[in-house]
Amino acid sequence: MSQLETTPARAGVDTPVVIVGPTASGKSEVAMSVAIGSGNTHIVACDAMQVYRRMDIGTAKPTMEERARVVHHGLDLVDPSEVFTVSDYQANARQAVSEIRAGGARALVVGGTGLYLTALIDDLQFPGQWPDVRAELMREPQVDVLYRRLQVLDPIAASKIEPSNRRRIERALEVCIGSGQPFSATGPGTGAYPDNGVVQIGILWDRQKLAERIEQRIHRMMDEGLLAEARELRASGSLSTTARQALGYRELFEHLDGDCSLGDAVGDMITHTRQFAVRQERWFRRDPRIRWIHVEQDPVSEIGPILAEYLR
RNA sequence: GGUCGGGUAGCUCAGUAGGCAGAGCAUGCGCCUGAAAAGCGCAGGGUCACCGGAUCGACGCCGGUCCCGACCA
Repeated sequence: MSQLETTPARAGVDTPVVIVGPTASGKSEVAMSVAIGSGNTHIVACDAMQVYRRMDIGTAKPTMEERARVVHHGLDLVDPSEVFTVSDYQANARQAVSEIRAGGARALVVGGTGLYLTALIDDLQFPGQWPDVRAELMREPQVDVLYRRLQVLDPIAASKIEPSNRRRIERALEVCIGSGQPFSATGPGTGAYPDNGVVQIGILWDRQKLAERIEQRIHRMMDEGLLAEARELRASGSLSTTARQALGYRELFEHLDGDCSLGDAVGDMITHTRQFAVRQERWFRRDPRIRWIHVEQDPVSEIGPILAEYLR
């Protein structure tokens, strides 16, 4: 706790309300029912993959019928071939929230992508991009060379990054070299959890039950035509790095390339999705501001009323 | 029935002139500032099929039993 004055926690009409949870936890379902009940609530999707058009079944995107009943933001923002980053999401989602507010409605954020949510509700500032610098860094074959360089340019950042994590080392170096400022000077990072007045409700399932829901959902997606959707996507041209690695699609691409059987691809989808769900839980459970609700059976009836309270 | 392989971590498999049993995947936990459905780290986990023998000492060598696979009849 800081000794400085802090904004008291409040669920004011001008702040969004957030529902978070792992994939297949029932977030969207709960949000839909609460938004309908409120009559004056827009949904803001916080999902790194639902921003891509034509990736509908595999990202469990709300249907057109649902979108006709409740206004949704954050969906179908770009083509799967386009590069889209956290920073783009931040700008887009903040714009959406302020427009919702200006129109006198409430914003209900459905959060599945932790970093994107942090970018939306906690003033994360992104220092910029230097593609030339990055390209040059990527040419260096040895990670430890890069790491040693970071230790010199920004010892603080280096101390927080594992020497083998090439992705993060490259980005930190890109910023140091490109901006002339240490990367670590950018801000407190993702673990600050300031009191921002945003109400966050988390859906908590028993692991085993969530695993069953994931498996059922994947089979449902396959029944709904995920394979055909993946095939069309694959035929439509090049995909951005992000879109290409979307769960469900990436395993089916492997099968379509002839690298594995359909059964194996579906099995991998289930395992990978389960692992992703656990990673989401691990990200969210660090945030002490989230109020977790343990769900046993039906998320809509078990969490809906609690969430609705905050949107009155 | 016979011959030859094989039985080692939850799974797929390494391994040792006899000297404290390994990897990948899975699982658990942690990290995370412009790819985040990404990326990275740490950890737990074994009657080495079973029974007997020789040996200071056996997962390994010898004898037998049981299972799996291939081939031969």
